[in-house]
This record gives sequence, structure tokens and C-alpha cells, in this order.
Amino acid sequence: MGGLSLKRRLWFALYGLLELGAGHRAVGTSTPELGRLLGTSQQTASRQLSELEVLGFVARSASFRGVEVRITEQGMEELRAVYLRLKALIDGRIGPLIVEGTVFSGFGEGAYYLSQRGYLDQFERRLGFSPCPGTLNLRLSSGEVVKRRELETYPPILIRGFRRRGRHFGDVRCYPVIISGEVEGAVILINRTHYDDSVLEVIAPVHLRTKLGLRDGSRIKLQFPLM
Amino acid sequence: MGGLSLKRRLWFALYGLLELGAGHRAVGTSTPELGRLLGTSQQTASRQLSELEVLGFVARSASFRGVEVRITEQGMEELRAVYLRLKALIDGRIGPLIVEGTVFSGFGEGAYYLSQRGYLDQFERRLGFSPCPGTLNLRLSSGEVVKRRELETYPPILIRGFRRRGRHFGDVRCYPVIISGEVEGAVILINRTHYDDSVLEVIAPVHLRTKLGLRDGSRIKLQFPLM
DNA sequence: ATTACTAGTAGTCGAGTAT
DNA sequence: TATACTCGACTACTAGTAA
Repeated sequence: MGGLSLKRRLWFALYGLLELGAGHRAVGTSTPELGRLLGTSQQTASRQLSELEVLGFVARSASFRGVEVRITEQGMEELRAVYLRLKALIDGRIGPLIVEGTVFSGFGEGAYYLSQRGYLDQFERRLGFSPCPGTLNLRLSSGEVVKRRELETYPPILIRGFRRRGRHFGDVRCYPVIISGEVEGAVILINRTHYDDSVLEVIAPVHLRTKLGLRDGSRIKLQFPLM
Repeated sequence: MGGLSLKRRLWFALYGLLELGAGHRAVGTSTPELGRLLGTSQQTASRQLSELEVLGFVARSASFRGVEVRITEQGMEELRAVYLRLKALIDGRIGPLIVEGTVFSGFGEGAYYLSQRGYLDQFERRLGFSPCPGTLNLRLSSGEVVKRRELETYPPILIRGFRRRGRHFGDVRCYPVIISGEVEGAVILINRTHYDDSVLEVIAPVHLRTKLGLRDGSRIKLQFPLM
């Protein structure tokens, strides 16, 4: 459901912890207090806390004097996922989603993926163009990272992964995009366990650096036609 | 928990319906589809739908060809409550919450409440001032109503209700506020089953119309010192 | 194909209690 | 005080199936 990897009742427990101020920094509380907040018993609060810990959504140290809890980055991710989805669905967006980034030379992990036959055919069929070899790497400022997260709440064009010579190539998520207001291409998001939020890789049917006269440090605008 | 009057699992069912586009306008779907989205069986989706209907959170018409569902205003309220709370907790707010409104002469329902002894003592003790008789009524534009809803997600100063001569006086929620940047007072929110979102009532230790030279149609700014 | 009932079961909860 | 275990009670699920 909406990419949520957490049981519902546990999601609300996490939400309660956020309410207590456990977002990122540790907060001192107790299971009776948490139970009151959640409308459950002390026992349930205690158990849910330990479930959340096992799943890696909170870090905790308990003693007979109370508990210290902190929601982990993974936990915040779960809360953000729902938040951003609600934001898109309730507030909607006024105008298209626009993300700005700075061109840089990366190690081209995306470029390597791109070159695989198993992906190429799908790109052409699903995106409507055959990508020029290589990817354009963009670095996002922290303000832009927020928008990237919003982007990820929308349903992507999903390119299926495959196995080839024992190596595993995972799914790739694509979002069609208009680059600098003129070239149609796509942002590709490679599923990694812990990717770098501040990097975006762009593909297009043309060589973007040439076509748009870009060099390292150039700033460009990505315009996503969503919904 | 956070003013949520809905069981957790049902909240997520509502969230799923929003995802399907059932926010305010009816959408055609089916219980198998909803079940898939929610990660439950068709039977559970069907039952939850009917529970939500009984509780007044969705309107529905079912036939052997599928269901037509629409989330009611009450249902949207539940979703918004969580959304606004997440917004405040995750994004935080930059600067204080400021709400603008237009002065008008109301029927003074708040003024009537205010005059009750059972409230007066509590106002003085909890708010730190004894309110001048009467309330100042403000009409909010639709953009301001959004902020009013955000306000309501914060924990209020709760004034307890009471019974007097057989009549019941309910709880009153108060938020301290600075009016037009100079007078300290409080917004009072009276619990009604279906209040008018676009009206706000303000009390203060002084007569606001006199002190600030207000008349009907005057625009004033309310500044809430939150968190 | 649907919706949605019944029945059996799996899952969840809180009282009691140990530490 | 606190955390957190066991266990009986209850809730909510799904499979089967009727309409």
C-alpha cells in the first residue's frame, strides 16, 4: 500500500513518537505515557516499541526508569512517505513540479545500467525514445531534495530488472521530464538500499551536454508533467 | 490520539480511497481493487468500506458491478488532521502562524458562553487574564481557513465544560494570540458538531473594538506563538 | 464478473505479574 | 516507580460461498 513497508498500527505508533518529539533526536519518555498518547495500554506501547526497534524504525534504550527513543532515518522515511502522499492528494500541486540541479561528472552508475540490453528495449518501449548513451548527473540542494522526495511519491514508469551472467540488475523507476524547457527525457531512479538523495540522473534521446551547452557547474531546470 | 476519532486500520482504508481519487468526488472502483491497494482481502475491503459508511466517513453505492465511493467532508477532516500534524512535525513551520480575518458582528454565541461563571474562573486561571465581556468575530477567507485548521492541530488550552440548570456547556479550546501585533488575547473554539470553519472568535482583557479602533470590515492579524 | 454473509482462525490486546 | 513477559479474551482477518 503506497509503498508502505510497515504495519498500520505500527505506523501510528511511529506517528505518536513523532508527536513526542522523537523525530531524529532522542527523547525521554515512558511506555505508560506513550500508551496514553496512543490510546493503548502500557503493555501494547512497550511491545510496539520493541517491534519498531527490531524493524529498524526506532533506536531505543530502556531501563527501569523509562525509555529513550529516537526515530531512525528509516522510520522518518515511512512517516514522510505518507505525509508527501497526503500533501499531493489533499493540497494538490499548483503548477508542475520543478526541480533545479547542478551538473556534475559522476561515476556514471546509471550509465552502466543504461548500457544493458535488458533495459534498453524497455526504455524505448515505455518511454518512447531510445536514450543516448550515458546519463547527466545532477546535484540537488537540500531544498530541491524535498521536491525529489515529492516526485518519488508519484507512480513511476517501472522498468523491470533482470539477471544476466549471474549479476542482478534491479528495477528502475522513470519519470518523464522536460529538461531546461526544451528537451524531453526522463529521470531514472535506481533502487538501492541507501542511495544518495541529492543526486539525480537524467537520460534523453540526445546528448544533453552538447545540445544544451552544459558543463560541470551548469544549473538546469527539470520540469515534471505530473498527474 | 491526536484528536483522531477513527480506528487506525480504518484510517488507512480512507487513505487508500483518497489514493483512488475518492476525495470529495465519487469514483468507481471495486472491493478486489481496494483490497489489493490496501494489502488485504476483498472481504476485508468490503467490510471496511461498510464500516466507514456507517461512521459517515464515506458515501457509497454498491452493486454487483462494483462500488461508487466518495469520501465525505467528515472523512476528509480525518485525513487532513493527520496531514496537518505531519506537516507541522516534519516540515515544521518557518515563523509564527499568522491568520488574517475581517471583523464582523456575529450573533455572539461565544459571548454568551463567555458570560458563564463556570468558564470565567477558568479563563482567568488558565489564560492569565479575565476577558472583557463579548467576543470579537472574525470572518476568514478560504486561504485563512487552511491556517485555522493547522492551528487546530496544535494542543489547545482546554477549558472544561459543566452543567448548569440542566443546560450543558461543553469544553472550550483556547489558543493564546497576539492581536494586530499589540494586544494579547485568545482565540476560543467552541466544540460544536458542525461549526462554521470560516469564523473565529477572539477574547482579550480589553475591549478590542475600542482599543484597536475596529469596525465591521476592518482587517486584523492574529499571531499565534506556537510550540 | 461483482458484494457481502458466515464460520473458523490468526492476530492483537491488556490484566496480572516478574524483575 | 519502570520494562516486558505469559496467557486468556477478544478482535479482525480470510476462505468459502450465496446472491
